[in-house]
Amino acid sequence: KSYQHTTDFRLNELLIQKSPYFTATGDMPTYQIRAPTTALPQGVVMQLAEEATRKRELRLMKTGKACRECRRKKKEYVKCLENRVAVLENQNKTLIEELKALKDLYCHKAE
DNA sequence: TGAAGTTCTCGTCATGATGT
DNA sequence: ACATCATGACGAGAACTTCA
Repeated sequence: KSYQHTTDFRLNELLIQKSPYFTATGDMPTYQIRAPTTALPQGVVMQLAEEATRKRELRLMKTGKACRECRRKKKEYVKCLENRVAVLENQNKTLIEELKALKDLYCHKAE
């Protein structure tokens, strides 16, 4: 199922963004109603647009929050992997040294 | 020192997965 | 069937680096 079949998409279709960026004064983006092509009464169109705007803002807020959380988890995961790499590198180093020592010991015994 | 290039951060969109 | 969530992809702007 594609995004274009969702309710959100259909509601968004009612809107066009006046400015893609937040206004200099406030934090809210501004929208306007797409030129009405249907025979719907103006009041209904307004209501639909308000509903669409509200839903859109809510969805964007939720997505933004989810995204921040997702990035935080990803960072944490990467940090864990990096720690693990460091631990394994240390272990590897220790084992190499141990092997070297055992080899030396073995050589001296053989003499 | 400032223009150009690079990296980082954030918001948004699109989509698959999962829940109801 | 539809809603919701998690996350990859993308673009824009900020912050940082490099170099003439």
